[in-house]
Amino acid sequence: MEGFKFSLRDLPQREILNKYSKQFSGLNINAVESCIALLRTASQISEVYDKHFATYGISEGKFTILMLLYRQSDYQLSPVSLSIKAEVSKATMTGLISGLENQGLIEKAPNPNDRRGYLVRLRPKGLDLLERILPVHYSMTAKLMSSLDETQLKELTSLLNILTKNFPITNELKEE
Amino acid sequence: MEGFKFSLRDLPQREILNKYSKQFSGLNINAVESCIALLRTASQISEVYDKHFATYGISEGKFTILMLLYRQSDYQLSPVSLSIKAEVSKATMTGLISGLENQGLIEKAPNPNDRRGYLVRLRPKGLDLLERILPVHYSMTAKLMSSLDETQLKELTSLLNILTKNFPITNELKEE
DNA sequence: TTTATATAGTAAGGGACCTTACTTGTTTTG
DNA sequence: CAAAACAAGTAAGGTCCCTTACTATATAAA
Repeated sequence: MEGFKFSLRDLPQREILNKYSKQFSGLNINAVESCIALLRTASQISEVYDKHFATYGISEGKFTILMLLYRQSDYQLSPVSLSIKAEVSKATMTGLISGLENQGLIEKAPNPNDRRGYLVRLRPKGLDLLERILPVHYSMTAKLMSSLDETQLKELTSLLNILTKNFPITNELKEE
Repeated sequence: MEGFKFSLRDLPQREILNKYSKQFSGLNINAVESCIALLRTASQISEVYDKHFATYGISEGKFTILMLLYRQSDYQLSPVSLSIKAEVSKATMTGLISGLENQGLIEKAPNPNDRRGYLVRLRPKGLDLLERILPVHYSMTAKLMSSLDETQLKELTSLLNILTKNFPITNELKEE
């Protein structure tokens, strides 16, 4: 799931880091500063998004589910596919689906291929909601990133992708 | 649950964005891609950190509190200062302090200047814990960021700081 | 100095996501 | 084709952080 919940904190500044770098031999000041900046920036973006979604009565998690359904040509997916794509547990999906169903945004349809499960289907009300949210969401994103020009945005994306590709956890999972 | 994270990463996000960009006029593809990469990267880092803290029986929030106390020359701060610096609500601080106290990592000392409140003080056990966590924490950070060289790290930090400086909400809050 | 207002901290309850331990079907395999 | 292994979904309970509404103390203003 693109949403996550660390909150913005008063993280150490360069002065303090200099002090600590003498004490902790493994400390790379530039690495720590990048990391702090990354977490802080993401947290701020996430907060802006959350507040926007909240005005429509949904969470970032629910938005993700609606988007995943929206991308399907038939607007439907199984709970387990949703949970994998959204990167939440199956149990969390149960809760999200239940909430979205109560709000009338999705419905459960029988799964013809597997009687254990069902398919989650976007309802017209859900589609409408999404198509009201998206224009604002995208223009908010453009505005949030507007202090970087196109070259800088590409540079940022590239640096982040290099990082992500190298994360240990990610690579462990790939082996499965 | 840590299932396959392929959907967001490996499948042609760009293709979908191209489609949407025709539908939503305010959509800037590079901005959205940067934003997604940012949120995903931060989320992965946060997950690695959380798991490390969990092995010591504390959360990211508790770690932050311990760090804030660690930075004080007398190892103590009031709950309300902590909540401001950690950017959590006062009520959340109550819970964090209560947990840390039960774990014997901090203690409550009377506040000589204000009989409404008290001071939170790092106990030796808390100090020890922190000094066991920090070397690993810093070397983990170095490793997470090791796919970027020093120049790239500085570039990343710089781009992120440009972004943050320009965030609307952040600036509103700063005025308070 | 009394009254109004602001601040420190807590309690209660909520939302989002997690893990563990099921139940119920489906697939594999011996 | 039965038995074992596996997969889909749910329930229960936990964690972390939130908001709202309160108590108690401190400070400013009339």
